[in-house]
Amino acid sequence: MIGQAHTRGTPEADAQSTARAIARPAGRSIGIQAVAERAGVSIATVSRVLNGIKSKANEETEARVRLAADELGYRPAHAGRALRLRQTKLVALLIPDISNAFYAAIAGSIESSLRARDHTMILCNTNEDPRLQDFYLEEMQAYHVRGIALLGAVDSPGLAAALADKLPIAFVNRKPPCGGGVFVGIDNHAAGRAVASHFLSRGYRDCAVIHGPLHSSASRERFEGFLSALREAGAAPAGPNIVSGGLSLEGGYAAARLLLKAERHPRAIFCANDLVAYGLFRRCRELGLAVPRDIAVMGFDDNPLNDWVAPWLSTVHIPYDAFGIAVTEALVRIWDGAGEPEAAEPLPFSLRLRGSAE
Amino acid sequence: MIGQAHTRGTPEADAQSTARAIARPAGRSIGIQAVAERAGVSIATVSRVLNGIKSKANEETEARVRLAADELGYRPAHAGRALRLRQTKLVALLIPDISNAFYAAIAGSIESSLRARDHTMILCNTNEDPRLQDFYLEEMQAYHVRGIALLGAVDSPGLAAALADKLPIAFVNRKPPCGGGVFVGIDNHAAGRAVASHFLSRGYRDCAVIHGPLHSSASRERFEGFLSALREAGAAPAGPNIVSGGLSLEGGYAAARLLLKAERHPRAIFCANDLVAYGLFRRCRELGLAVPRDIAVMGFDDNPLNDWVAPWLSTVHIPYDAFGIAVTEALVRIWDGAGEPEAAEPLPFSLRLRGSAE
DNA sequence: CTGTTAGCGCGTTCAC
DNA sequence: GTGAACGCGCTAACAG
Repeated sequence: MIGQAHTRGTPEADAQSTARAIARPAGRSIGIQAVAERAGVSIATVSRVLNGIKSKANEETEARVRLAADELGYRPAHAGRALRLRQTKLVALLIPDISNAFYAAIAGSIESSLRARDHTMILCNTNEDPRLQDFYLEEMQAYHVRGIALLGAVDSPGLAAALADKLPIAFVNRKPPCGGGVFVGIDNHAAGRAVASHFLSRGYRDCAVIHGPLHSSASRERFEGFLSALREAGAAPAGPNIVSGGLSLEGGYAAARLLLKAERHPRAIFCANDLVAYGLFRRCRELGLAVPRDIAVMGFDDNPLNDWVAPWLSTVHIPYDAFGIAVTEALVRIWDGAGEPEAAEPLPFSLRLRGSAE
Repeated sequence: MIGQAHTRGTPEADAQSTARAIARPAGRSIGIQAVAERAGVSIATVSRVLNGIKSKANEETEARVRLAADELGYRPAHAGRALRLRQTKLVALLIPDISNAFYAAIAGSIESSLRARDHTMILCNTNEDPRLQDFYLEEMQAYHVRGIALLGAVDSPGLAAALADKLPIAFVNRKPPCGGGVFVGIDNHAAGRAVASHFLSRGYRDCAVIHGPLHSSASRERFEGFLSALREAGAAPAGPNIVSGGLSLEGGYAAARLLLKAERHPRAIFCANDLVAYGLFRRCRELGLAVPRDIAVMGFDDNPLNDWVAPWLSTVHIPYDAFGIAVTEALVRIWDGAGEPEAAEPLPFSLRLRGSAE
């Protein structure tokens, strides 16, 4: 039989598919062999046809193969191909926190655009932890993933190593702390400047900012852009009007406690993201400050729920759908491309002004 | 965790191996062979040790193997094992829409609890599309995933087939439309009843409901539970007070347009989920109705943002973290277990009452 | 243009 | 207790 045997395999004999030795977890799946038999060709031909190797395959043969594969509902076992090619159609998305609507929206966008190109996404929550990020970076290699989308990268030894190994990595929203790599995202510096311009155009010269973690290029650049534009207009915020609030609801709330005093408060506040703005808003409610009447607030990311639950929040709108496409294209460029892929155009952003409520 | 070793080139006679034929995509990875050589044993021994096959392996040998693997930063190529075992450590999560905070939170929970058990999650957006669901069901088999968590299952031919094939599937939040299977979620019927009881206890007898799609067991059961409790109290809603609103913001808004008329409106409304409640709320704002003063609103799911942006919304709180653990345990039970795993305890829910604002 | 063949890296019977 | 050899399903050389 087949299971163990030094029996010089006579191909014809086992062609009849004697019982397989290994117990199958669930229902026998049809392999390339079955298709070959049904089409009356060799497995090599099946492989070629199905992989679109155009050696001017006989049309009639090709049709027979496709038909057989179709009738059998054949699906190549990825494990075989992965072993042979050291490559899968898997793309890993490393993400800080899937519960964050901003990240979730990007994840969804990436997933669907990957799917359109016949790839499958593995989702890994890094929690912004360098050790976890490194773990996944290695683990994903062990899975022979074809590429990695790194959302919210943090600095880590493994990241530097991966970069040096020239792994196909697309850095999403946040540039690699150690430099290099392919970046997909908006021009955060310009976005920061745009917010400043908007505030100034409204006549708000007493501005404040609750910035995110400055090790994040996204947070840092929008912060710097905002400050530089304000400075150029001679409206640089006073020291106490610059506070750090992380990227969380709680951080925004805590920052607001520092920023908003009973007697005096800034006229306009730029928040690191929408969550921070929500936190700030809660404090405003507690103090009886109306937004945007008493205080103008600008968030970042434009949470899809804003129109419904935060009609008071102006924010920087991010083209979520564009992220997926851009990430996929960046990876494709790395796969196809020679050596160093040139940086792609940054994604567009826009200011979404709201103020209908309160 | 295994220490990283960027140690390239172990000088040991690599010359033994004739030049490899296939070009490696990126940096040669150390295989089981390398570990075996370094430990001075055969690959079989390495495999046994690392897989914990207790054939009373010589402790000293075992230690040598572990050390070698560690020093080399060895990571088994999953492809090899997948091919041999027809099994990976991948678990697929099929999810209707990752952008939905409710689903996203559950996804995060599942990912981390899977990770704790050394498994990796593949995320697939089904978009509630039966065809897409079937596609993924098959595709995931082609990847030899070890299990599938099916969130928001819809009826489809492939699902029935998968169930018949006894694939390891855990149905999350929504029971399989065709029956059978292992379910992880709360007791939606009881939750619906609890909402009704709450309304009644507040003295609201003029109630309405905006229910979700009734083909979903979750939506249907909470709807039925709500109605039955109301009926028993002799407070069954009038026909016009029962409307369908899907599970979306827009659906909630549209339903609210039907439900809320200038002259007259119900005193309390039970919404299919929080999104629907947000949609309803927008309409309330437009009509100048205060929540909960003029109208009591009960959502479902308890979106994590509620405390911050919807302090007016009472809702049914779901134990997100518990989902991941329960799903993982359900799968483990299927993997380990014999035949039919008995149904697990439903997850707990609770009413979260809010009404601080407006 | 198609068939034959040799592994990809691993887990696993069999001899020893 | 350990090693040698086979094959999982597939792709890519190489014959024919």
